[in-house]
Amino acid sequence: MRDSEKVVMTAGPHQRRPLSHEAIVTEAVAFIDEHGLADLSMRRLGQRLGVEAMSLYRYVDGREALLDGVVNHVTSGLQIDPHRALLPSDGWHAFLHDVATQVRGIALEHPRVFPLVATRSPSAPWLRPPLRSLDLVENFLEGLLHRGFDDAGAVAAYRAFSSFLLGHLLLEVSALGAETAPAEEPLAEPDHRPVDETADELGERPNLVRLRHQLSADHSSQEFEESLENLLDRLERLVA
Amino acid sequence: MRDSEKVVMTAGPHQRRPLSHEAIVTEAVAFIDEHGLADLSMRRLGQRLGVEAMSLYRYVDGREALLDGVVNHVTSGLQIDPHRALLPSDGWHAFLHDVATQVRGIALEHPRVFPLVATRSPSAPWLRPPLRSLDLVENFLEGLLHRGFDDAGAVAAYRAFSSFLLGHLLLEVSALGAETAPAEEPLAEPDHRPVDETADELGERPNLVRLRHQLSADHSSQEFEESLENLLDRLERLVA
DNA sequence: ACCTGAACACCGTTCAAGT
DNA sequence: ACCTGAACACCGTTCAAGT
Repeated sequence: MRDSEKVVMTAGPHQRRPLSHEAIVTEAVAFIDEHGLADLSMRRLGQRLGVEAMSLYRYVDGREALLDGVVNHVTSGLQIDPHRALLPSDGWHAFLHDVATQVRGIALEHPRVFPLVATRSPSAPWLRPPLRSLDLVENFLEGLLHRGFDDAGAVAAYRAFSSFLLGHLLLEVSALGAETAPAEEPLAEPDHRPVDETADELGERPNLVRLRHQLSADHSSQEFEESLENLLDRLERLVA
Repeated sequence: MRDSEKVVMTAGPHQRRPLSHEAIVTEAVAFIDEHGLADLSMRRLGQRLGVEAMSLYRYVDGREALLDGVVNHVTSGLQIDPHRALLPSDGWHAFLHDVATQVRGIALEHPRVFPLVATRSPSAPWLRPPLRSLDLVENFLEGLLHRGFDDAGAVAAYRAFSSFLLGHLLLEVSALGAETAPAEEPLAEPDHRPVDETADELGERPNLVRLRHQLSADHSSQEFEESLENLLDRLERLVA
C-alpha cells in the first residue's frame, strides 16, 4: 500500500448493536461498497462494529467464509418466484427479463462486490455465477420448466443466461471502476499538461485517438436490453 | 488461513537468474498458475527467485503494480495483426474468430490468472477487459475497419465482443475452479456417506436432483463456438 | 455467553547500510 | 549497481483468560 493511500478509517465505535452473523456480513458489504475489498480487514471491520477483531470469529469462520457470506448476502436479495405471473400475459420471456433486471440491479447497487459474485468458485459443480445458490438455481429452472422448457432447454438456458449476465455486468461495473480509479489524487497537479492531454498517452494510435470518446460513452442500459432481447430470441429455439 | 492449508512452499533458492521486471512477472504468473493468487506474497515470490522480498522493489512498484504486470504479461501473448490475412478468403468473420480463440487459449492456459484480467480496473475509460491495452484495442479496431466496419460499428463490436469473451471465459474458468476446490482434502473420509451422497445437500430441490449431471456436464468448447457464431451473425447488422 | 489481551506467524514497504 | 537487515505498521487467527 502506497503511503498516499494509507487508510485511517477513523469511524469510531459506531453503534454496538448486538453482534450476529447477519450484522457482521451486512457491515462487511457496506464497508466494501465504501472502501473496496482491498481495504477490508477483520480488524477494521471489528472497529466499525465497536468490537475487537477476535470477537468476529464467534460468528464467522474466518475471512474467506466472511466473503462467501458477503456474496450470499447480496444475492439473497433476488426474488425468483417460479410460479407467480409477473404480468397478465406472462411467459418465460418476462420471467427471464425480470431475473436479468434484478441481477443487474444488484450489480449496480454493489459494483465493488459484484466481481466477487462473478469470480468466487461456486460451491458445487452444478452452480455457475452469478446465480450461485441451490435455491436460486432450483427456482430459476422451475420457472423455465413451468413455462414450457424441457430439461435440456432449461439447462442450456441457465448456462447461456449466466454467461450473458457475467459478461455484461462485469463490463459495466468495470467501466465504473475505470472512471473513478484514475482520480486517485485529483488535486495534485491540476493542469500542467497541454489541453489535449491524452494525445501523449495514445501516441501513434489514430483509431483510438479518433474513437476514444465513442469508446468511453456509456450506453450500457440500452446495450443490456438489446443483448438480452437477442438472447431471448436465441432461446426460442430451445423451448419445446 | 486455516491450519490445514498453511502453505510451506519449500522450493528453495531456485535458479538465481539475473533479476529483472520480466523475470519477476514471469515467475509471478507461474506462481499463480500453481498456487493461486491468494498465496502469492512478495516474500514467497522473492524466495522462489532466490532473493529477499525487498529486492523486488527495484524492479516492480509494489504488489498492485506487480499484478498489473501479470495481467499485461499474459495478454501480451495475443497476436492481433490487423492487416495480415488469416485465410485465403479472409474477412472480419475470420479475424474475430481468431482473436476469440486466442483469448480463450489464454484463459484456459492461465485459469487462475484470468479473473484478474477480467476484473482489474482498466487503466483508461476507453479500455474494457479482456482486451485491456492500448495496442490491443488499436489493432482490434484497425482489423475491423480494414475489413469493412465503419467507426460506430467497430466500437459497438468491441463492446459486444468484450462482453461475450468475459462472460464465456469467466464461466468456463469458474467451472474449472468448482471441480478442484471441493477436493481440498480428498483423502480425509473416503466414503462415510451413503451412495447418493448429494441427496442431503440438495434436499427438497427436485429439479436440481434430476438435472445436476446435465448441469455439471462440460460442453464449453461447442458452446463457445456456437455463441460466437451467434455473435458474428448479430454483428452482420453493424457492418456498413 | 460473550468479549478481549496477548501472542504467533505472517504481510507490504521503506531505507540506511553493506558488497 | 544491486542486494539485504532491521524496522515499522499492519495482517489473520488461536486461545487462555476475563466479565
